[in-house]
Amino acid sequence: MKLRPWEIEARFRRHAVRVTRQRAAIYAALAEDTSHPTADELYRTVKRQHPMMSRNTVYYTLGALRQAGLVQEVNVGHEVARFDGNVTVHHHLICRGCGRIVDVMDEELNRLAVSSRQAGGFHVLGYRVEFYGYCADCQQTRPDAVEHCG
Amino acid sequence: MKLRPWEIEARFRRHAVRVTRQRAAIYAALAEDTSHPTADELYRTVKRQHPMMSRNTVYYTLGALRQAGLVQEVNVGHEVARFDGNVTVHHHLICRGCGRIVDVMDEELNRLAVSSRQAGGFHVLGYRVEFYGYCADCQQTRPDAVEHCG
DNA sequence: AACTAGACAGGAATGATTCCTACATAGCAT
DNA sequence: ATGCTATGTAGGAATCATTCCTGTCTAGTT
Repeated sequence: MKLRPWEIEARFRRHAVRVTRQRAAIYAALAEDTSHPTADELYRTVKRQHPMMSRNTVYYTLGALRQAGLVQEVNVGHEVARFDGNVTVHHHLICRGCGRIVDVMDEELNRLAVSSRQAGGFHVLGYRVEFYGYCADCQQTRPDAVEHCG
Repeated sequence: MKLRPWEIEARFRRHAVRVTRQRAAIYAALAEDTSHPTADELYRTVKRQHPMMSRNTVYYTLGALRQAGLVQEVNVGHEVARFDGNVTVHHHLICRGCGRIVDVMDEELNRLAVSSRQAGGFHVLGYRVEFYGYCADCQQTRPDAVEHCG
């Protein structure tokens, strides 16, 4: 989703995040990109408009935005960290073929709970559900690609 | 769960995994350890009985066992890979304080599905649910530690 | 017992992420 | 508006889990 500069600034101030050109650029890039990009992908995207941008700033900023609750980290396996500008409650479909991550917004999935017997004193704050399988494209190219995954 | 050598061998053969001392030792160590250890933790554990064991062999073996479906990889964030000898369908509670991972066996959680509208052509093979929060111990030491996580 | 594909040890290489340092600037107080 | 100070930024070095490479070894088979 394309955001106006003033909207970005407003969100930053609402979440007590310092407003800088770099942060705005990084957040804007992430908000427009629903593919759950990696830090490095964001770096390369943002660098086109801000050639001085440092990779370090991207990591630092993503950390700050995450702590502020403006950005979410999505992970597939122990692979590279990927980021999501959508911080509403939702889950993900992950393709084992191409690594694609697709958002799943489903009311049913937002009502899960662990039985207190199973929770064993845990104070549960939230949860995430990751569905894995093969996307439409990958079913065609590798219809037999089924590996044990857990 | 402590496993007899012959039981390990039987499982390996059943899954067409070559039986070697190293693999048996690694698998045995993982089967006895429900803390979801990292590859390096397993390496250090196994090295006590097998001083020649190479770290590489641990990674290689865990990869082979995972492909064979005898071992499962559990991940918290993009952190170090952790492994689970429990390959029955189950989910996890993850403590944001100490990183502890606890198994959750709950029939209710084994019946989730994505609506076909949301799945968008995806062929779903399975899913995992990760609950996050603070364990009993960490609630006492850091009762206020609540960070945005998603 | 011999063969061969696959496994092992050890060390080098990779690469995402973090750390370090000097400089710049946002946001607040004057 | 001006200066102050905590925080952000650029750039490069360091870290460290994981993978790659190479030569040797061995499990499972002929």
